[in-house]
Amino acid sequence: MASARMHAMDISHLLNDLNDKQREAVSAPLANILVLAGAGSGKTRVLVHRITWLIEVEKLSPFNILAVTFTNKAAREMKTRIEAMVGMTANNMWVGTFHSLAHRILRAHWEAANLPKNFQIIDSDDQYRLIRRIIREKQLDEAKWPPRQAQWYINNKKDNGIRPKDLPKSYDHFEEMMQSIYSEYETICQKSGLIDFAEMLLRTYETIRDHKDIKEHYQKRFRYILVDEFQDTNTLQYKWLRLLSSPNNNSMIVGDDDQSIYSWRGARVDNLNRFEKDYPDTLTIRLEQNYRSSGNILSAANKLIANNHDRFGKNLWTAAEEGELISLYSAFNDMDEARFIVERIRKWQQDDGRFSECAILYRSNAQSRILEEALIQAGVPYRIYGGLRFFDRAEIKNALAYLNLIRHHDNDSAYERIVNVPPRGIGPRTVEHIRELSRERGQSMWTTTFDVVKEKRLPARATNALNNFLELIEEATLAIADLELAEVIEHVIHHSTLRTYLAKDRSEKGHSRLENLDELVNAAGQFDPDDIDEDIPPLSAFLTHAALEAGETQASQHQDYVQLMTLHSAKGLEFPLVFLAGLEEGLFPHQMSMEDPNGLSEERRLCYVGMTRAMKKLYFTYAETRYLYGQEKMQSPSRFLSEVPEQHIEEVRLRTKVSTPVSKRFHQETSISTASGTSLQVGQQVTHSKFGEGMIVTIEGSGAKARLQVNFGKDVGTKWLMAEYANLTPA
DNA sequence: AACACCGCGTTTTTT
DNA sequence: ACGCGGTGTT
Repeated sequence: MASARMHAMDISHLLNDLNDKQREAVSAPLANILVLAGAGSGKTRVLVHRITWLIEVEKLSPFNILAVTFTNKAAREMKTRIEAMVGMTANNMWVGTFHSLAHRILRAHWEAANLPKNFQIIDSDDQYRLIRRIIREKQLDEAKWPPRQAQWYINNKKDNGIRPKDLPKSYDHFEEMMQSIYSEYETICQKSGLIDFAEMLLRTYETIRDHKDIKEHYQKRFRYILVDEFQDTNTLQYKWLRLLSSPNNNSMIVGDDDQSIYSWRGARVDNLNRFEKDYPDTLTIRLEQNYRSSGNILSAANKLIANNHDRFGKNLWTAAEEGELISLYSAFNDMDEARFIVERIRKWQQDDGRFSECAILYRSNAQSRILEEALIQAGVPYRIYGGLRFFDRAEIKNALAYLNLIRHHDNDSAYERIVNVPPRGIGPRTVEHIRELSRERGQSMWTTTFDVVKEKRLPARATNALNNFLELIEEATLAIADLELAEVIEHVIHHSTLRTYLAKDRSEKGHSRLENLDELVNAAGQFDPDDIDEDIPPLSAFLTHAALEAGETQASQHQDYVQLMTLHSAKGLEFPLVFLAGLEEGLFPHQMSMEDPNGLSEERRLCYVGMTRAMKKLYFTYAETRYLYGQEKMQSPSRFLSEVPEQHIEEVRLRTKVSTPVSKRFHQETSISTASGTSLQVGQQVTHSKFGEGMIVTIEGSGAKARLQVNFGKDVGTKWLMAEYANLTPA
C-alpha cells in the first residue's frame, strides 16, 4: 500500500478537500474500521472516496467490493457519485440495499436456497392479505387475532432468524396461536414460491450459512465490505454481514449512535458495539466536524443529546459562524402555530429565499393536515414527503398483479388480488370454492380455475365469469410476447379493462388514478432492465424493480415547494430553514414512548436528528392547545425545549402581549390567589357569572397577569380567562 | 355490485 | 374528528 503511494500516482483528487479525520478514514489501511459519523460530517463523501481509494490506490477490482445501504435512494446516490469519481461504470461492483443484494444472491443460488427459479416477492401488503386469509381460514375471530399482530410476530421472528420449527412448544394460548399462523404462513409461501422482505434476508443468510462453497465464494469475492447507516441494522442483518466476513477480508462500517431512530422496527444500535468486539483490530474514527449547521444550532443539538446516556460520545463542532439563535414560538393553538410557520415561510421567500429551502418537520403525520390548510390558504406551494409511494398505490398494484399473473400463472397472491378487479362476477363464494379446491389438490388457484370450469363444478354464471377471466389472461399472455415492456403494460391496462373501470370514477381521485396508470406505462418505457439483472426477461426485471423499490415521492428538485415530513423521513436531508413543530409533551416526546427510558432516549435522538437538519435557521414551535382525536387538549411545552440552554433560544414575542420566558413556563402554577383574596387552584370547581359552573384546568402566570383555563362543560366549553377580571368564586 | 352504516384505533417506515 | 375496514342493505 505504501508502495502504491510512492508511485507518481495522482491521489490528490481523493484526499483534497477532506479534513484530517475524513482523510484518515479514506486512506486507512485494509482493516476493519468503524467510522462514527456525526450529523452533517460528510459520511457519504467519505464512503465514496474510500471506495475510489480502494480501486485506485489499493488496486482492488470493483468486483471485490460490496457496499450496503438501507434505501434505494442511498444506493443510487452512492453509485452515481462513485461512477463520477472513478470515471467508469463500476458494473461489477455490488452496491445496493440489504434486500436487493439478498435478492441477487437468491437469484444466483435459487436451488441451494430451496426456491423455485421464478420465486416471487410479496410486499408487506401482500403479506398482510395472506396472513389475514390464514386467520380467516382457521375460523379465528379477526378482532381477537388481528392480522397486523400476527404479521408483526412473524416478521419479528424472521428478523431474529427464528423459524417455526425453532420455536419451543408453548402452552400460552396466544403464543401457540401465533406459532400456528406462522407455521401455516411459511408452508403456503414455500409451496407457492413466495418470499417476503424478511424472508429475503433470512433465506440468504441460511443459504450462505449452510453451503460452504457459496460462503467461501462470497467471502473470497468481497475483499472489502462497506456498510452505511450501521446503527439501523437489525439482528439478522448483522449476522448476515458477519457471515460474509472472514479473516481474509475487511469491513468499514459507518454510523451514528445518536441518529438511531428505528429501534421500534428492530434496529440495534448495539451492533456498533458488537462490531468493535467481533471484528478483530477495529480502528475507530470519529468524524466530528459538521459542515451543515451554524454554531448555535449545533451547540443546542449537542446540549440536547448530552442528556442521553450510553453514547459512544462525540462532540460535533463547526467552523461556521454562530449564526442566528433558534426562535421559539408558543402558539395559542395548532392553527396559530400553522399560521405562524406559514407567515415566516412567506417572509423567507420575500427575502429572496426559495420555498424549497424550507422544511416543516413533525412527529406524527396527523399534524400535517392543519399545516397544509394554512399553506393552501396562503397560497404557498408544498409537498408532503413520504406517505403512499408510487408502487404502493392500489391501482398500480392491481396493474402489476395482472402482469405478475401473466408472467407466472401460479402466483396466487396476484390471482387473489385481481381475479375480480374490475368486478366481473367472480364473487367471494366462487373464489372461496377455488381456494378450497386448490388447497385440496395442492395446485395453484389458476390451475384449479381451469379444472373448475372444465368440470363444471359451479353454476353456469360463475363458470362463465371464470372462463372469461381465464381467456383474458391467456389472451394477454400470447399478445404480449412480441411487445416492448411499455406496450405490454399498456396492453394489459387496456384489455383488463382496468382503465375503463377507473375512468368511470369522475372524481379527482379517479382522475389521479388514471394518471398514475399512465405514469406506470411511462416508467416502464424509461426502465433499464440491466438495473436488475441482464439475464432475466425485461418484464420480470421490471416487476422485481417494482417490488424492491417503492418509487419516490420526493418533490422534483426543480420545483419550488415547501417540504413537509415527519422527523423520521427527514433523516439524511438538510434544509436552510427548518421548523420543528408540535414540541409538546405527549406529542413529542410521544405519549407511547414516554413510559420507558429507552423510548424517551430515542425520542431525544429524533429531536437531535430534526435539529441537525437545519443549516441556517431553526424554529421551535408548540401549541398551548391542540385538537387531538377530535378533542381540544391542553398541551405543555416539550421537555426537550428545557434541555436546550436558554442562551441558544430567543422567544418570538406575541404581537403586543409580553410572554413569559419559556423556562418559567415549564413549571406551571397550580394555584394562585386573586386580588379579592380568594385562592384558586387547578382542579377546583368554580362559578362564573356568565358561564356558570366549571373546573379550573390550567393556571398560567401569577398576580394580575395570571390567566386561567376553565372547563365549563359541554355547552360552553373551555375558556381562557384573566384571573383579575374573571371574578370566579369557589363553587 | 354499489352504497350506507357502525365501530375502532389513532407514532414513527424501509424493503 | 376522521378514516379505514367490516358488515348489512338495496
